[in-house]
Parts: sequence; C-alpha cells; structure tokens
Amino acid sequence: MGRPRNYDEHHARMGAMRAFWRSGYEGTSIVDLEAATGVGRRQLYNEHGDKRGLFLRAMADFESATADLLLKDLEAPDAGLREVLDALPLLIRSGLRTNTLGCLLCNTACESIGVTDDEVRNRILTFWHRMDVAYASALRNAVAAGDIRMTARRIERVARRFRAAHVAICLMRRAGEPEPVLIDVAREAAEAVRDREG
Amino acid sequence: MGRPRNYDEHHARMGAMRAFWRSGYEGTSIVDLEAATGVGRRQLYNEHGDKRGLFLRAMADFESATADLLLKDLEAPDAGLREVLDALPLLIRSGLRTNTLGCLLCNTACESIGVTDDEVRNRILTFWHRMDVAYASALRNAVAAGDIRMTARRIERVARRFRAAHVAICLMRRAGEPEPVLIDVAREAAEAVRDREG
DNA sequence: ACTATTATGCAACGATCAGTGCACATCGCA
DNA sequence: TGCGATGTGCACTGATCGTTGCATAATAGT
Repeated sequence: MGRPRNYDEHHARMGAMRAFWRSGYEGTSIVDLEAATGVGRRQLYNEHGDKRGLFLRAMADFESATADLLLKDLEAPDAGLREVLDALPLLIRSGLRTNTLGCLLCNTACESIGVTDDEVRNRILTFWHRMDVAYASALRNAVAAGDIRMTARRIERVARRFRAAHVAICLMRRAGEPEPVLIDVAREAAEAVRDREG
Repeated sequence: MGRPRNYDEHHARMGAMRAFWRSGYEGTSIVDLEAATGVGRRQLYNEHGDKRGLFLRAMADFESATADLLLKDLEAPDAGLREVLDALPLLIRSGLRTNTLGCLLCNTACESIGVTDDEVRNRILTFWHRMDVAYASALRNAVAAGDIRMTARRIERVARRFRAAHVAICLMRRAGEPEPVLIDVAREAAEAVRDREG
C-alpha cells in the first residue's frame, strides 16, 4: 500500500552505482545522485537512510553485476583451465563498454572511506577472497582433469596471482593505460598455469 | 628579502603529502592541510595558488620519495637480476612504516581527479612508465650478464608484469590485505625471471 | 468517505567547502 | 628611518555539502 513509486527502481540503482563508480564516494554528491537516479533526494533518504546506505547498496549491486559478468563461468562447478584463462581477457573486453571506470571496489579501497569504514573495507576483502576461491576451485578442477600439474599450496598462490592481475588491470585501465598494456598483463598472468617444476 | 617563514618547508611539504596520501585529493580539506603542514591557509594559497597546485606538489614529492626509496637501486646503471628481485620485497617491507596508505599515485588514479585532470593522469602514467623502463633496463643487464635468458619482447612484458604486481600490492595493502598475501604476489611475480622457453 | 501508509516536492538547516581581502608583522636594503 | 617585499592571522565570502521538516499526493484496505 501507499503511494506507488514514480521511477524505475532498477534503473535508479544502476544509475547510483554508475555515479559512485565514476566519481567515488566522496566525489559523488546527493545532487549528482538525484541526477543519476532520477529520484528526489527525499526518497533516496527515505529508502537508504543516508549516503553511506546508498553507497553500500551500490557496492552490493556492483558485486552482483561483476559476479554475473566475470565470475559466473569461473564459479561454475565444472569450471576448469579454460575458464581460468578466459577470465582476464573477459575483464578486459568487458571494459570496452565502461571504459576508464576501473572497478568500484578497487576504487573504493583507495578512498578515505575504504580505509576508515570497516564494513566497506570488509566487503572489498570479502569479494576479493571470493575471487581467490573461484580461481582456486577452477584450478583444482584443471589439475583433476590432468590439464595442469600444480601442488595445493601453489594453487592458492596462483589464484592470488590472478586476482592481483585483475586488480592491477582495473586500476591501470582506470588510469587510462592503453589496452595492449592490459593484455600484456593478462597474458603474463596466464603463464602461471604452464607446466613447471615449481 | 621579505619576512622569513615561520615553519620548516620540508616538514610542511611532507605533511601535505602524507595528508593527501591518507585521505586523497577530495578527502583532504584545506583545514586538514593547515593541520598537517602547520602552515596557515593564506600562505598555502600564496605559495601554490590553489588546492590543485598543492596537490601537484605533493605528487611530485611523493614521486621523489618513492624513487629515492624504491627505484634508486633499480635505476642504477649496473642494476641486474638482484635488484629486480629485491624491488617488490622492498616495497612490502617499506610499507610496514606507512601501512594502509598504499601509493599516492595509485590512489589518485582511482579518484575523480585522476580521470578528469589530464595533468594529474599524465603524471601517474609517466611515473608508471618510468618503472617499466627501470625494470626493463635491469632485466637487459641481467640478460647481458647471463643470469637469465629472455627475448627483448619478453623483457617488456615482464617489466610490465612487475609494475602490475607493484600496483596490485599497493592497492591490496591499502585495502588491508595481510602481508603474507602481498608476499605471495611478489613471489609469484619473481617466477617470471626463471628460465623458460617462452 | 476515512484511515494508514508510502512517495514527492520544496524549502530550509547548520556545517563545511575552497578561496580571498585586508591589516599587520617582519625581513633586506637604501 | 623609510621602502619594497614577503609572511601571518583573522574574518569573511558565496557555494556546496549531507540531511531534515513539512505539507501534499497517491495508493490499499475498512
């Protein structure tokens, strides 16, 4: 019951996410969010309490979108070597649409709120850990399938290596680094799954 | 001539650098800078024109400090394999003193000004390129010394890989990632200089 | 028709923002 | 002693910040 909303909620949430993504938490004002969402500030506050609540929601939406786009294949139960090797190129290709934005989580980690606010920082670390788990799981499958040889200890390290490459690519793209540089980094990360004695 | 300064200039500049480093460009107010430098805002504006001028100076100071600490050995004419392998551990060790701050340049790349302001972005990319050059030069020396085998093309890629690891470590430390994770990333990057057929 | 509930628009709040005008202080030099 | 030049402290600007109060509008259930 009550008066119905005058706006599309999904569109509004995507707009808020994109605004924070582009300009960061501190760099995005309520006026910006009104423009990006098409929702009056009064309703924004009614729904989310304050700007921080709005931002936490935007982070959650970003995580969902990123997971749907980039982690979906990697987290599949039958994911293997192919999915591991596809992940970073997919990240780079996906960025062609939303260039120079990088990654909302990485960007936030660099902001003041990313260090100050425990909940915000925890969300970042948790999502990164989720990436580690996804990579490690796919790598274990690849080992089981006989596609690569790798110790359990090394699987953890390689998973972190792929995640580090992910983070670096996001940041370097945000800074405007040209695509070939990003591709080089992705290709180097892929070297980790070549056969070796380590 | 004129009235002498009532403050230590070096101390003031280090304070401004640290303030921006901790809280970012938008997250640092003039009041913060007054407190961090011990200089009244009037003199800050007299010297640097505006907040952006102050920030550009802080970036330059950060670059110098970073270069003195991390790039000095790597940029030495006789730098070789040892310097390449020491760089990232040195970065991690140096962070024990200034923890959870990451890297001013990386942090800035994630901010709004890092995308908007061409001069700021250019400083970031230029310094990163300088790191690539330093790594590549040391790697070439290592090849010439017979310590590693590597094609010219691959030297470029490996240099970028080390730089990407540097960037990732800065960002992950800023987010509060524990040190062993950072060490794993550094160790993985070091695998690049092991003998291989690529 | 009335009530409860939720959404919207407007106007304002105190706080803080970056930046400035101005009087005064303190120096070197004539 | 006076002058030019530079530094310092204070008060202040208009703009913008995040946030809120309040009147009103639009719905569902009784």
